[in-house]
Amino acid sequence: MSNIAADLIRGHTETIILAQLMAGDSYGYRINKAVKQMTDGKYEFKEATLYSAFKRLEEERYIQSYWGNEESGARRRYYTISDLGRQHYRQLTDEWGQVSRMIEMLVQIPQSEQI
Amino acid sequence: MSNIAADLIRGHTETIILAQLMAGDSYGYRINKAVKQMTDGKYEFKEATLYSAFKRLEEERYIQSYWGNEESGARRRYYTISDLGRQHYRQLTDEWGQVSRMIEMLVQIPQSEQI
DNA sequence: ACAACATACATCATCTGTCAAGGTATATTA
DNA sequence: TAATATACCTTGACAGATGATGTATGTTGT
Repeated sequence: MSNIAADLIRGHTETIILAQLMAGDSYGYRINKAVKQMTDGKYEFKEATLYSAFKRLEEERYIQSYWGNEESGARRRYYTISDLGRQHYRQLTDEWGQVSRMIEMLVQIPQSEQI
Repeated sequence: MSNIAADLIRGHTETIILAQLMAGDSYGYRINKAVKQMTDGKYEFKEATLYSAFKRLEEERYIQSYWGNEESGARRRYYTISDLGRQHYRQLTDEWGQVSRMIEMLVQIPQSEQI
């Protein structure tokens, strides 16, 4: 993965993160491991991608963050999805439903009608 | 379309163009009208996107271009897909098959396993 | 004891594809 | 003769992805 198909996932980053948060609060490292596990190791976010997505999502009020109170180990920044975020997530998935059908058509070879 | 779902199509531009050329030589304006027609008017490329994609594809030897010999009307630059281009098209669609299944999983809300 | 690795976060500079805005030119229709 | 359709092209700006780099703690293997 990584290099060649990377562009295909572009545009889904925020949806994937929001989907994870729809199931409950989580934090960066954990979300990324979940993604990796769900794809049988085939995909995970680059760290810079992940953290800059968090920043955008928080700026747009789709998520809020807070520090966890771990007694041991590295500190964790947890994220919660907001109502606006849930709304946004539904809009994104709806839209993806429509667009994916469109793409499915367009990437097929059309009926040849020579010039 | 245009603004909000535009990011989702990013990464498919070249595949869509190659798909059109798999059916026979064509030119920019015609390809774009075909895309518009296939999507019931919901989508078409911005011109700058289209022509910069042609440029990239030609630089990478996936397509070749030649001027048509129209006796009337505006001139047309036709494109032919190369063997390398056909190969590339198949790779892109294969990859898309895999990645789309992956995305389908990832954008769903996972089994909640609270922390 | 010490290295390697896993956990966990963050920022900056750069790259790439998209797109708004501008341009050129011909032909047809109102 | 103005508007619209056909047809192509370039430039600059922008946004998301990413390589590189940095910080800090905890665990495991030798």
